[in-house]
Amino acid sequence: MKIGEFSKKSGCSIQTIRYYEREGLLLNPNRSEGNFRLYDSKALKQLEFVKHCRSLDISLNDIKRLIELKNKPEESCSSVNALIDQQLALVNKRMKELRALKAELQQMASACGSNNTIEACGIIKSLDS
Amino acid sequence: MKIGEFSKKSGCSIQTIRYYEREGLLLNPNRSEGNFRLYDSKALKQLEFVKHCRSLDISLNDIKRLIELKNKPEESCSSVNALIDQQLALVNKRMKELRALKAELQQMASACGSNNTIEACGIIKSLDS
DNA sequence: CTTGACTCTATAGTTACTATAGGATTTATA
DNA sequence: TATAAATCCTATAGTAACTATAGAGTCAAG
Repeated sequence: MKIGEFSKKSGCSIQTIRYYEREGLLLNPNRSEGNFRLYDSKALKQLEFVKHCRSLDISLNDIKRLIELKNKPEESCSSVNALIDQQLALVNKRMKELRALKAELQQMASACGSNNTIEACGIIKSLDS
Repeated sequence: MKIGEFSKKSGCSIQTIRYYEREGLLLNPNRSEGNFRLYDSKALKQLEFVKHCRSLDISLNDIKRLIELKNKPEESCSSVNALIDQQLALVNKRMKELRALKAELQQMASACGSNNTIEACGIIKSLDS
């Protein structure tokens, strides 16, 4: 299939597919006579792997490492494990930050008093302190 | 004070300060004879306002809007309110995403089985599906 | 044989910074 | 006073993970 169909089947935009290829996340596909990219179901699986990783917020660089690891099936999976743990730590850190952030935003929202002038608005006051 | 001291007092890097100036988040400071930027305590307050907003993950564009609103003290603060609500919605959305993400990562981590080969690793398997 | 849909590469834009190069200026030391 | 070190200046490029555009080539249908 050509890139248009590949894009629809995978749910990735054409530009993103070409971008992933440039970044080495997808193998260079065969080309037609007219230099069009040609994909098969194996390529689709590759891309779906990448998409799944991205949906977990794993960076392109780490996905590249995972792909390399996948190609060494007999090695120990400890680095895979470490990568996931690290990703989990990142998520936990971000969640903690967001909780604090949410609390402050909520407090600000309630401090507004509503229907104030900007001068009297509790939000602006709290941002100014 | 010159930009070096201003940077230390505010906790913003020199480059970031110049960047904020270019983006219109800080007023253009007076200059010395030798063209060095000169700041006063008012400028410091401005920068602290920006920093506070940034710590709440408010975008530079929205901060610009807030600054404009601050300069119209007699207007209604409803847009300020809306902006904060919107920010809160963003945070909530992201938290929800992260919760789902965390759950999947945790499941993956436990699926590894540890000390496996990559071939047998539950993580890679789950990423492949 | 031409129109329209699709594809190609290369390049620039996005956000919020950070880092660098190559100068100019000021301050401290010899 | 000369010079070295510290600080400052502008302009430009790099970061992550895409998205968007320009300008050209390819292909199937009418």
